[in-house]
Amino acid sequence: MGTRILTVEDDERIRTAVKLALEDEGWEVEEAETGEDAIARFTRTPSDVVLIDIMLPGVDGFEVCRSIRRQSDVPIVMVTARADTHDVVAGLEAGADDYLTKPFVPKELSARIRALLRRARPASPGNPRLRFEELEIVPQEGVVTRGGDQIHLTKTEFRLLVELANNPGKVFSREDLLEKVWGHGVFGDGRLVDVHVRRLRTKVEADPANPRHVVTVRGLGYKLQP
Amino acid sequence: MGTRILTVEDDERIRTAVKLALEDEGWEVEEAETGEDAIARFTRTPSDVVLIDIMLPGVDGFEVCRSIRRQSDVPIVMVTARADTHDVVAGLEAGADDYLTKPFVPKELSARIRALLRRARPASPGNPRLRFEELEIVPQEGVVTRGGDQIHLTKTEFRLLVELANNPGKVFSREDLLEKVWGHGVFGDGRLVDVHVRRLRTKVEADPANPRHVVTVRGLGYKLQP
DNA sequence: CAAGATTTTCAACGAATTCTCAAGCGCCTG
DNA sequence: CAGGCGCTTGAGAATTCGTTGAAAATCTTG
Repeated sequence: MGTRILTVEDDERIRTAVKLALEDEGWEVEEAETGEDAIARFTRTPSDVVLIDIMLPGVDGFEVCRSIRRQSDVPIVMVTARADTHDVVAGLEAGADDYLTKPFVPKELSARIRALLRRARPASPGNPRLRFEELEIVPQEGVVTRGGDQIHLTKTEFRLLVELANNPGKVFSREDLLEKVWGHGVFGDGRLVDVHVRRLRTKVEADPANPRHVVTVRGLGYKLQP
Repeated sequence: MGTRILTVEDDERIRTAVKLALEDEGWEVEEAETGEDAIARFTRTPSDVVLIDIMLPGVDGFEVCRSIRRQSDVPIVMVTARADTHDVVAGLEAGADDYLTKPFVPKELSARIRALLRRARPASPGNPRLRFEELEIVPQEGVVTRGGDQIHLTKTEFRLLVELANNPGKVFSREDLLEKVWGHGVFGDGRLVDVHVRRLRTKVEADPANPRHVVTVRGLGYKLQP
């Protein structure tokens, strides 16, 4: 359910610094080193915000921006060392929503991203309803229904389900889930995830002993059957 | 009908320079010299974009921003001579969408405004009359009726209800509500929202202990049942 | 300025939820 | 086919979360 941010930056030091700052805000960060990589990643699984450095090897930031803008309304922030006004204008004309010049303070980056999210969220086209046969999930409303009847999930159960549902079929290890659902900084107690998966099943599955949606992949983790 | 921009700036030279630059883009410009003036003008006839200088005599730019944001979703750009990151963050937290530091090039200002307009939410058409069973809300008139009888809500209670009613079914976290209803700059955040939700319930619900409209989603926040 | 209305803070209670622990069960492997 | 490893299950303890009443602080109004 978290906010996902894609950062495109070839300088590794800056990349990790930015990543840490953004994760501090509770956002998930995905990294790309080249323009091609960024476009590919975004096409595969769109993020909620994109952060683009202009100077990249190969396809440059402007092109990445245009390419992503062509397929989505996602908020885009451009970053560069060049403080040239011409660049700023070019970036915004390419479809970016904001433009930052290095060096910048992480706090400001976070604040600007938050401002963009505040505006983008409600405008987000159609709430992505997730359906799996008789199961329906409406993340925005915190609602899950089975065969039309609403079922009550606790916060953790809900987050767990949404996380799995965001990538149907993908197997999540316990570590993955701990990280995504509980956030970083949880020392892994072995059976924590298991217990919650179980409680999720008793609510979501018709026959919890023979789950049809939340299935376990022995030795690897859990996944949601598409 | 063109795009109208309200600029708030006490330095006359800058004001006219900005005005010329914006009119060059084909936008209509309305000027205000003080914060009070700006708020009054905006309240009378809302513009499509607001440009606010932070350092103003009397009510400062942050306050103007919060005040306008409280009554509208209009795109807001803050401008200042101070390049202090702290200010930028404060501005964005106050509800601004972008932040420029002087000196800036008119071209950049125009480009940023254009970017904001591109994303601006289409104004809600006409009267979105809000009805929820026996509850009726008329935002423009500040009136709420239950079963035909008008009920009295305080300002805060009313804003809270309208905010929830604008997205029926959507869950609002306490942070969401604090931001939207109170505007930023709220420090002590204890159970503030809870208390107001409670008072709202005692007035709006037949049985406040078993609310049918303003329901709480444990662990997530509150929502208005559609 | 004072009374009244409204907003905000505070603390305590009860209930819902999360987490831990330990035993049980079944599948895979040797 | 026996043992181990990994997953499931149940129940109890600890924690978090929301509700509530009342009082303090602030704002409005006459």
